[in-house]
Amino acid sequence: MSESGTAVRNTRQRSAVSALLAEMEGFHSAQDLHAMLRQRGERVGLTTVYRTLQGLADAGEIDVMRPPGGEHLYRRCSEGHHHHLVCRACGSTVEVAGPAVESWADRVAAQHGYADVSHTLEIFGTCPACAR
Amino acid sequence: MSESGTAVRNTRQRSAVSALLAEMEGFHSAQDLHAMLRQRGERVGLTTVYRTLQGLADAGEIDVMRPPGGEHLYRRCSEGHHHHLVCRACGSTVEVAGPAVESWADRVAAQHGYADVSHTLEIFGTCPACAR
DNA sequence: TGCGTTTTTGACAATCATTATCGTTACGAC
DNA sequence: GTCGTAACGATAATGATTGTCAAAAACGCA
Repeated sequence: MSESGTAVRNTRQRSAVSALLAEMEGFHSAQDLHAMLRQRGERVGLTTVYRTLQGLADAGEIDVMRPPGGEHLYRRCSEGHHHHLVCRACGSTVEVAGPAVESWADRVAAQHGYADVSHTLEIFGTCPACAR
Repeated sequence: MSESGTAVRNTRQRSAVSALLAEMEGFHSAQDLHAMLRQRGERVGLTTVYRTLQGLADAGEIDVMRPPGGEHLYRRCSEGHHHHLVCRACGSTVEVAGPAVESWADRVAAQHGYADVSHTLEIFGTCPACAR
């Protein structure tokens, strides 16, 4: 334990996962990403994909969503904190920023004496294309 | 489609689950609830507990939370829409209402043309007792 | 540049909550 | 009381995620 600087090594597999995420647009499950990597000819183990995604998520470089359905979805996100508006039908997502919500959440937590606050927010709906 | 009235039958098991939820305070997993029912001497199958909880959740009578950890937690909630402030350490929860958030979410969704909007919001933090 | 140390990898098995199956049971109406 | 139908429940199946541990690769340093 204790931080000993950057103990992260640069491996081909990690680069492959990062590169793939950099190109993908929407959310994808770990297993999806693994399948895509294999299609590309990149030899990466499923375990490694999970580990890498977790690492990236911990580092804040990607975002994790847990839709009702049980599968974790990962996505490379723009910097900073934001949330997602997700279409129930087609799964397309829109990034939305809500500064007011951020401060509201912090304020509410502080009122109750909670520290080290974070939050998750997802908005679900039917997008215009699917509503027709 | 179309509503065909209440096709729900009144069974002893359903009552047992409802009654248990009415007494419990915090969040509990389906398996927890099942174990408690058995302790009480109520003979209810695990499958039925899951089914009943899903039904209640669909009807909006209870709330479902999906904490990072993979287990669904169910709780009887006050009427209306609200969110939860959850302690990472001890799991204690506080119900919080955020009318501003509700309208913000609806507004954002409407701006993007999304219909039939719902959302989920959880705030995580460390409660005063656990922060020490 | 070569070597040793340490992280990382990856195949496989284990875990575990949830869901499907399907014969049986019991509710509710007549 | 009887019938039709929905609910029940034991068990098996599913499937994503995590643990394990020996082998391979990367990084730092001489």
